[in-house]
Amino acid sequence: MADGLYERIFELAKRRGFLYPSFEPYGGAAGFYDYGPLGAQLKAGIENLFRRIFVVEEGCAEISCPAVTVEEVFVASGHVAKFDDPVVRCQNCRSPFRADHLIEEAGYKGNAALLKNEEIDALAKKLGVKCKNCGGPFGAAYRQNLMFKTEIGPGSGKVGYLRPETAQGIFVDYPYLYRYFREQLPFGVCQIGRAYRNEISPRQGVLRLREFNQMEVEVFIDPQKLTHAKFARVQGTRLRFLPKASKEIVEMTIGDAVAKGVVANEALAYYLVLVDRLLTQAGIDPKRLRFRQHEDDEKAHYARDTWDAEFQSERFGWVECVGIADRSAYDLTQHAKLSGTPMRAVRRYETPQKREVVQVRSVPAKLGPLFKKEAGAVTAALLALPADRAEAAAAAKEVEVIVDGRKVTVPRAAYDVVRETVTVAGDDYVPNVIEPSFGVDRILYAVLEHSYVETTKEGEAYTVLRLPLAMAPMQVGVFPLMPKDGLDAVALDLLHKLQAAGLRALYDESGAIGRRYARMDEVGTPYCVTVDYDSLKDQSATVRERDSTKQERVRFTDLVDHLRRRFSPFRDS
RNA sequence: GCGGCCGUAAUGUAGUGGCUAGCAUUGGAGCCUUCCAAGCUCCCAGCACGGGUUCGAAUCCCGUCGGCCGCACCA
Repeated sequence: MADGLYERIFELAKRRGFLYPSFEPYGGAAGFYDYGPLGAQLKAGIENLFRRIFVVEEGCAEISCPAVTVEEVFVASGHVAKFDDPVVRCQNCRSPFRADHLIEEAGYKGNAALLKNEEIDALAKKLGVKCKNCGGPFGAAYRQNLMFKTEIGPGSGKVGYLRPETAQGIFVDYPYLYRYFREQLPFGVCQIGRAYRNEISPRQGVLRLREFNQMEVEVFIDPQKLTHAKFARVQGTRLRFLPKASKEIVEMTIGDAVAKGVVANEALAYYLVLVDRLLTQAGIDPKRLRFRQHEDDEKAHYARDTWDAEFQSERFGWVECVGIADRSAYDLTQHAKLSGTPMRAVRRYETPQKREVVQVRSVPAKLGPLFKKEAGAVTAALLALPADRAEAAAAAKEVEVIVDGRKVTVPRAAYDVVRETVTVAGDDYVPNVIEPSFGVDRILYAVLEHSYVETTKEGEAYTVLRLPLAMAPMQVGVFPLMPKDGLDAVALDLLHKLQAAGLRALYDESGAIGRRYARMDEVGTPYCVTVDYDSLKDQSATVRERDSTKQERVRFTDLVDHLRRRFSPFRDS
């Protein structure tokens, strides 16, 4: 048997069909794993739990966007710049270094990552940067791209990237979603899907993958109303916090955490509670779960505040599996700016307000012949003039506007100054975003590790996967005590009834009965039904429970209901 | 990406240049067996990949891929 707990869990996962290294016959590739028959079901269980909480209970809208994404999206999001780290290598010992870090350490003020390669080379020379290992000279800087790049369309098609997070698809669809929710904030939109990062060095099994699974929620909210309608219901929930700059985990209610300023606001706090609920219902041990706040220098540039949900792993220590970020208005602002599509919401007044507006309007009959093709742009520039300049223009002989960076003089005859009273319903604003972002693969590993229990039975090592009912890949094992005397036929009939009732059930008649229980325990199957000789007389069977190994006699006619109501009603919804 | 260690069946392993690569568990077929990995018989299944050295390579050398650890990087 393998030495470490991690090795034993992984061995089980591989042997029993949870996880396989991808492409094994061809030698494999780091950072890719297949989900086997049981792993795929476990993953589905986690995803269904997410849907139950966020889509059903919270009313979030689930959407699904392409993984292949046009370049512009990630230019706007900052990923093209962010995932392109400049690297230099020592020409002597080949050690690679982050060039921007070297230059900033050597005294450069500013964000060196934004510099061009040539500028980095020049600065490295000027600042006398040498290899930290051996003191050797560096070669030319190059970019280490962490996004998978591809081409859209044949030949010299459009540049595309495989998305490094599913979030951007939601942001880009914001205008549609705003209308879908009938222009009422707050609303949440979520997406379950694959994301891709060409990691330099994937390690730690399924914890750091090049292709991985995310479940992300983007909650769009008015930054002036960072409260939550249902916060009162959850304020007594106790969570374990590790606030920034502190060394110790403190446990307190989420209500106290907000009152004491540990968590910035109710809205963010509410989602910490939902994350906690999902993780613990999935089977992560609450005692090995904490919420850690990012240090100020650790936060992404768009984030105002970030909390990570971390589980404790025997092998890897505290591992992040969910990030709950306050992304502020960053993403929508960027997409509005780069795409030209407004990404706004309206904060309505209680009663619409009347406002006096002064506008400069073109007189098309005069302005058209004067400016010809530019007339449209000039008209827009006139309209955009602020109130004071519009007032001044009324009495002047002409007015100057900037069109395409040039000054243009418009004679008085070509415009009118119009004063009118308009009714305004509210102010435009860019919504803020609170983002709980779940790493499915990491959660799945955490669930495996925290469910994995080793005991002894009759002096022999014995393994049980104590998965929550809602997570169990296989729900019921059905066995004849002996595969003969008609017991097998009865058991098969029960199997088919359970399957028809929507339960994932497995028939097994091989080996001794204890061996079959052991097989089911090892993959976390909560119940086993055994048909024995009495069954033929009394039309009932034994239902054996995984964790207690207790047995109960249940009549055939009650069996389906007996088992079905034990499984969470939402398991396959 | 760098350095160290490593790669034999689904899993855990034995095998230091020479027979059909051994063992255990698992899995399969069967016998037996009236509720927690019993026993017996038989069977399936392996030297990561590619080169090289050699009469001969699982074994030695090189490369690739993969794993673990450290460094670096990083949600």
